[in-house]
Amino acid sequence: MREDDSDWFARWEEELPSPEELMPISQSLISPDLALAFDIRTPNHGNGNSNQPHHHHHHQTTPPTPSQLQLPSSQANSSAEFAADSADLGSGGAAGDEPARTLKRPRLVWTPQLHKRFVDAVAHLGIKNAVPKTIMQLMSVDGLTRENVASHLQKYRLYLKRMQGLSSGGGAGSDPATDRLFASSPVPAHFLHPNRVPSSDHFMPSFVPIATLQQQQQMAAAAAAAAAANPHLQPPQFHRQIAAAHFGSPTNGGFSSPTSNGQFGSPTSNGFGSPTTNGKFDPSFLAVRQTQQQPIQRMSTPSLHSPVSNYVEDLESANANGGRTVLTLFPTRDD
DNA sequence: TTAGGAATAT
DNA sequence: AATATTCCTA
Repeated sequence: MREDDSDWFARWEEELPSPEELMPISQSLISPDLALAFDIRTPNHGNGNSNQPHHHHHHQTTPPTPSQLQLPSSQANSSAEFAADSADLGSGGAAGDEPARTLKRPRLVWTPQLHKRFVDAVAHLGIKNAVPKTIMQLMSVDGLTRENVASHLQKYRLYLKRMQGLSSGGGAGSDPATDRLFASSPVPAHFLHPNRVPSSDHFMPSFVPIATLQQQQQMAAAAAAAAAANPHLQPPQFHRQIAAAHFGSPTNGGFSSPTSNGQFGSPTSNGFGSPTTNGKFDPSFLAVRQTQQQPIQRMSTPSLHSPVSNYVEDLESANANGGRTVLTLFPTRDD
């Protein structure tokens, strides 16, 4: 019953998106905006990458999606819109070359998987330390911002509150589709009891004494704690795109790649929410990599090099022992 | 100055 | 409804 802790990691891994789920959007990785921004030919370039393996769901309504996937209105025309903007903003020179600044990232969609990670993070951090930043760090999802988490956290708290109220009253709790997401992940018992510390935390003392430590170190600590907890719980088998990653990567290899991550997206409904409806984005395949470094400024000026080369860089298998498995995906752009 | 959190806005 | 953004506070 309480094995949820020991199994945590294992389960977590299980939850990780399968390669198939990650592949489908290879080209879409480059948002129109980015494409434009970097002056690279639109991804829809003859690449018949119809990599939508298992969709086995009655949702074949999906239109032929001619070239690129349908982006949210805001994004869809963003190309054009953006062009206009760029021209406006100025730079007076190369038309459509400096738009990076007006780029907005797509709305994050909290898929059950993502939410799971969120809950896990919160659960293992403890209510006290479960603040947006730390949660975000623990989740280590590439592209996830503190704001994303903060927003979600706010809502989650509301949900918890409501749960508590209902728990004693009785009732019905299933009407609102609202709760569907939250319901997808079991709410750790102690979430409802803001008083006592989860007994399951026995092995995690002051888990992540987060302070002035670097994020990486925090995570390392977290990982260490987890590892210490179940030393034997080594990654079973990587039947997924899971790679043992270096957690204690000292100085980050230093990735100069811009944190451009407008690559959410893909009308693939994970059997969840209204997918293609709004053309939202589905980060179910968010790249999970080491915590992004802060120092990395938003790309102010695309250094035009390998703008959007590939984000797949993390498949570094470190030792299978002290390392934590971090997955990463993002198909390499088969250019 | 950075964050967290509630209040708003989209 | 679900996220994002703003605003205020610590």
